[in-house]
Amino acid sequence: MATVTTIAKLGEHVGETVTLRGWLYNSRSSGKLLFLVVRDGTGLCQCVLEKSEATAAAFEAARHLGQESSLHVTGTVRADPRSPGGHELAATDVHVVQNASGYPITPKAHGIDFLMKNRHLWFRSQRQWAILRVRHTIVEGIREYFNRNGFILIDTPIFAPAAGEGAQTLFAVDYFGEPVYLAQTGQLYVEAACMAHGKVYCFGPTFRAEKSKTRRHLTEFWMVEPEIAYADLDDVCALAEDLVCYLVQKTLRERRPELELLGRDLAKLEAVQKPFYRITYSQAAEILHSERVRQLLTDDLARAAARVVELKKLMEEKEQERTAPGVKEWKADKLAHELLEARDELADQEEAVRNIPKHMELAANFQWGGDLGGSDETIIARLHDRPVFVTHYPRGCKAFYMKRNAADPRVVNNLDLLAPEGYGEIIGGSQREDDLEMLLERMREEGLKEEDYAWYLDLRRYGTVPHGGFGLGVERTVAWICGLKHIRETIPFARMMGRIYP
RNA sequence: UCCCCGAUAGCUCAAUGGUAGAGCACCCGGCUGUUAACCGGGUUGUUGUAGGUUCGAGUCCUACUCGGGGAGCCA
Repeated sequence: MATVTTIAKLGEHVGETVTLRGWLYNSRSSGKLLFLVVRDGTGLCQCVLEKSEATAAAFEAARHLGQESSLHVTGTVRADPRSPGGHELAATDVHVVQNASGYPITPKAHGIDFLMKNRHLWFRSQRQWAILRVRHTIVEGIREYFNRNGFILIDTPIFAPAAGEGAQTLFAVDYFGEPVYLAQTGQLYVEAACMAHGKVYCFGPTFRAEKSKTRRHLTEFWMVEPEIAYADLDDVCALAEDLVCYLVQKTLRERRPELELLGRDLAKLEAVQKPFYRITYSQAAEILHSERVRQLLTDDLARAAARVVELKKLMEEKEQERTAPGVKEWKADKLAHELLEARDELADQEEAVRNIPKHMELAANFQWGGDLGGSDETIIARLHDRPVFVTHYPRGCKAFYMKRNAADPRVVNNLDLLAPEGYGEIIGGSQREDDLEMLLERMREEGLKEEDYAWYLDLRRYGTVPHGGFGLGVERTVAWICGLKHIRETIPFARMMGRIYP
C-alpha cells in the first residue's frame, strides 16, 4: 500500500511510490502516453501514465476522464521542471472516485458573469485558489498581530439600533416587528470595550447598502477595528503602519508562490516599509492644486489618448491578418483572442480619456472643506511609492465622534491610509472626541439625538481618556497585496449590488 | 440617482438589412514528453423580453430586464 501524501509534500518523497487524492485539472493524451494534471488543494502535479508501465485498466479509465473528475493516482515521485509544482508522478495506477463530465469552467476564456455564477466551482481555478490563500494569510496575520500585541478580541453586534451615520446606506432588518440595521461598524462598541481592557479589536463582516457598482465596492465586507485607550493620533498612525507592514511582510514570507502565480510585482510590496508618508488634508489640497498634479494628469491623458490610437490601429491590423485568405486556424484563433484583449484595454483607455479631464477639474477646483474624492485619493497615492497617511480633515466632512484638533479647531485628528498603485483608502480612523461637551456640540450639529447615544456618552462621563482606533478593510487590503483589478475575487462569495447568487 | 458599453450554441466570440458560423467543451479516431498540446471526423440554436420600421431584422428604432464599467458615496 503506497503512502498517501499531498502535492505540497512531494519533495519529501522523491523516488518513493505514493498516492495522491485529488481532482483532474486538465489532461492531455499522446497515444501511448497520458498526462493528467491533478490538483489536490495543496498544488498541481502532472501525473504521467505510460501505457507500458501502468495497468491496462488504469490506462483505459484515465483516458476517458472529464475535467474535475475525482481520483487517486499512485506512482513514483520524481523531480521534473516540466510539471507545474516541480515534481511529477510516474503513475502506475489510477482509481476513479467519480468520472465527472461537462464541467462548465474549461481551461479557455470565460466572461465574468459566467464565472461569478459559477463561483462555487471557480474556486478550484489556480488564480482564485491563490487569492483565497493570500486572504487566509492576511486574516491570520490580523488575528496574530493583535493577539500577540496584547489586544483583546471583542465581538460587536451585527444587529444595530437605528441611530447612526449615513442611514441611507443601512440594510434594514425586521427584528420582532422593530426595524434594526445590519452593522456598518463596531466602532462605538469597541470604544466602550477599550475602557475595560485598554487595547481591543473587533473583526467581522459589515454591511453597506451603497448603490455602487465599481471594482472597489461590496455590500458585505470584512473589517478589523482596533481601539486603544490612552492614545492620540500619532499612536493610532503608528499602530496602522505597524499592522500594514506586518501583513505585507507575512504575506511575502508565506505566500510568495501564490503572489508569483498572480503575477504580482513583488518589488512594489518589498518597498512597503516604515515610515509611511504623512501629509495633512491641507497639504493634500495644495498638492491637488499644484502644477505637478496638472502635469501628471495631462501626461496621463496624452498617454491614454495615444494608446487608444495605437490600439485601434493594432486591432485593425490584427483583424486584417485574421481574415486574410489562407490563415491557419490556430493563428486566426490566437489573433481573435488578442483582439478581445485589445478590445478590453481599449475600453479601459477610452474610459480613462473620458474621466481624466473630470479628475483634473475636480483636483484643480478642490475646495478646502470638502471630502477627498476617489480620484483625488488616487492622485495623492500615485505621487508616493509607499502608503500615505492623510490626516486632519475638516470636521464638517467627518463623523461626529472624531477628536477636534487643539491647535486648529477647524480640523479633526483623523487619518486615512491610502495604499499605493491606486488601491485607495484601506484604513480610516481617528482619535476620538473624549470631551463630553465637545461631543454633544458635534452631535447637535449633526442632528443626532442625545438619548440614542446615552450609553456612548456615559463613556465620557465615567473616566474618559484620550483614545482612538481605525478600521481596515480586509478585501481592499487583499486586492492591493494581490495586485487585483477587482475586489470581487478577494472574498469567497462576493455580495454586490445585483449579485447574491450563489 | 446619473452616464457609457453589452446580451447570438454549454463557454468565448463571428455574421455589408438577404440560407445563423468558428474555436473550445463533449463523443470517436491518430500520435511515447505534452504545457490553454496538436491533427482528422461528429453532435450543438425560441439570436435577453415586448413592440415597431421593412418584401425581408441577429443586424435599424422604442421600451423593459439582466450584466459589465464609471460618477456620486465609501472600507
